[in-house]
Amino acid sequence: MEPGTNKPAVTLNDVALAAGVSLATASRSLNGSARKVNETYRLRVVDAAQRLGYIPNLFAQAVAKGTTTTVALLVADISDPYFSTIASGVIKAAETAGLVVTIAVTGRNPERELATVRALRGQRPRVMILAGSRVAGSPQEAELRRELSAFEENGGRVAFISQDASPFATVLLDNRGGARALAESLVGLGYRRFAVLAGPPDIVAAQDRLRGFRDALAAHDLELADRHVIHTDFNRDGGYQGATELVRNGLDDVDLLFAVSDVMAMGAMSALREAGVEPGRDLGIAGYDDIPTVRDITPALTTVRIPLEEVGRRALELSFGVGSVAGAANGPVVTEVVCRDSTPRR
Amino acid sequence: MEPGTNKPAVTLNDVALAAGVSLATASRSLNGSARKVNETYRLRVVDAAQRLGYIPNLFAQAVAKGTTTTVALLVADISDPYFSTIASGVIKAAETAGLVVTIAVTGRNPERELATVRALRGQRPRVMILAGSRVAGSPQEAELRRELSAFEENGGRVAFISQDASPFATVLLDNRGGARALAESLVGLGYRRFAVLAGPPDIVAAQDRLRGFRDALAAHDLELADRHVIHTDFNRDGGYQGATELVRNGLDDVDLLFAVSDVMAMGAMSALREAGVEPGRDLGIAGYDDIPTVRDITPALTTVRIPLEEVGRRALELSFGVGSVAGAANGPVVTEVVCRDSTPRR
DNA sequence: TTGAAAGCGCTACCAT
DNA sequence: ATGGTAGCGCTTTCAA
Repeated sequence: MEPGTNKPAVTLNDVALAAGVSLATASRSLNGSARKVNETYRLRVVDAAQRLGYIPNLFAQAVAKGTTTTVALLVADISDPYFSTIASGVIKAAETAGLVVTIAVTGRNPERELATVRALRGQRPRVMILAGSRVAGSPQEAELRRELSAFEENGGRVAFISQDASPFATVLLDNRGGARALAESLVGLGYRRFAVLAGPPDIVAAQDRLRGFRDALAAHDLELADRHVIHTDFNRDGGYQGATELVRNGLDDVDLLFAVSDVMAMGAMSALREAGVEPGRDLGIAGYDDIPTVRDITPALTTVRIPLEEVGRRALELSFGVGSVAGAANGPVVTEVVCRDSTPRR
Repeated sequence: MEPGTNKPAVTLNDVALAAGVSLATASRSLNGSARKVNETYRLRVVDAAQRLGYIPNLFAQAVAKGTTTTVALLVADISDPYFSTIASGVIKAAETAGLVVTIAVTGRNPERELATVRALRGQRPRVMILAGSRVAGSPQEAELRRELSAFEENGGRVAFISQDASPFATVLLDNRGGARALAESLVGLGYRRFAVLAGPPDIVAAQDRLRGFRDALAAHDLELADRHVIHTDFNRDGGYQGATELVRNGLDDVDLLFAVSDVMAMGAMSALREAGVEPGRDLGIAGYDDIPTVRDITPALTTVRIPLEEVGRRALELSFGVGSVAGAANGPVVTEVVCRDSTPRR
């Protein structure tokens, strides 16, 4: 394309002119909902639009109508399978509803998240879906809630994918319960001595998974020594580093390693192998999320299944429904423990 | 939020009123580029905006300016690591440039792709980046090009991530060369009898990878029997099915399996294991793309590395630069063979 | 039913 | 430098 060649885009006006009708009639025949247009005219308009290659300007429509067809999705990291799978669910659901999805990444940084929400508000999306993990006690949290409330007061809708975000609609993920169930299963399989790659201390999802796990162990009079709880980043490299540290501290009194996310577990498995510890044989290992790849790794990973695509879809549906919590509106998100080869019976 | 409570959003007008200045001055102090506003006024405006919680309406700005800050990204499947990693690169680059990214999925369906491009044009994005694989000889291809050309004539920019898309700016992926190099390496490692999970027959990227692979083998007087070339879907399940079929046909005269994408390779590895064939030991296996997970699987996968995030970033940069091909504008995308444990020397 | 015209929120031009 | 004001492309009253 040579700069300067720019033909201005065809406008509705052009179409109206070509069809020999008024702007209003053209608008009604093309995009109007209440169809009260003479079929002859309508055909002429549609035909003209077709010929000229008219494409309605969504922004202009948005300005005129005061409403958009945009859904904004905030994720911590789109290249993380957890989020990309959720995103896939959101996008599919949005497309069937004729909505356009905008994705922004926050990198688990509350400051950045706040800034992003502000920027996104400029788009006047119909819905904002926040899928990133909450950071406990972040100073921006109050401000974020204020921003989101203001957004809702202006007619927007907010949906969280999270363990709780009281004032807002939420697709509830019972991280604590899931981790508890996982621990139960593992104890049932004969494991007794645990270590946890717990992720960052301030990420709520990670906290909850650790807590649930610990709760269930306590119920069996099993304890989790502090030196067996390692805090690292909530990603693959965090898992790798955590496992490395664990190995360095000595793994003799551990028979199962729980990583609070599958991607961490995958990093951990690599670290273990490099240290000569064979996952599944020398040490049981479990993750959380059930991202698509973990059934294909070796040994296949025991984990807690979250129906991620469904969660994405639900978040969108929820935001268009009543403002209640998912558990009430359309049944809880079912998480289930999936035992695979990484945790053979002992 | 109770419906009906909707306070209309704060507009620039409100801000101007509150600050006691004109609309024009308010606009200039908040968003104007050429700063020629009395500091006193400017401060008053900024302060008022702050107090009222004013957030500029991007759509209105877009309509008024006739230009947007949107980048549209089309991918076949956002939950595929290949695409989500590229998307990550695009988004990061876009955010530093103050652009908003919209993602649409095409599912490798040319019809859907065309419809999506049309719909996206309504957003008047500055740029459209097409990352989905081209489908050879699809009847919609001509129409798609026409649509994209029209888009460019109206001032938009198009960027492909592909092996060639002549009239449009392209981040060139040398699939054929990469596959050739891979085959060379494998021959160098001692492999002689090959099978290929070739993906769908009509996907250009898959075709090129097969062709390059075959070319290099031919140069060594090694042949690839038709019964050793299996066509299945370009995803994990395709790999699984293809490998299953291969096993059923008998694997005795094969010492290396090349899957034209990493996700296919991962599915294939699972299928092989279930059939009692241990990848890396009983059979070498190689993939293509170097998605993040393949270094963590066992055996770690030999593959052809594409710097996916960089590719995404480049696509965006390219679309803002001259309309040439990546190879010319900013150096070729460097792909390299990465040999790992899945292909031990024989 | 149709068309004229008044916005939607914002920018940019034009005088002042 | 500042403030009117005419658009941007579209929707939606309001008369006719």
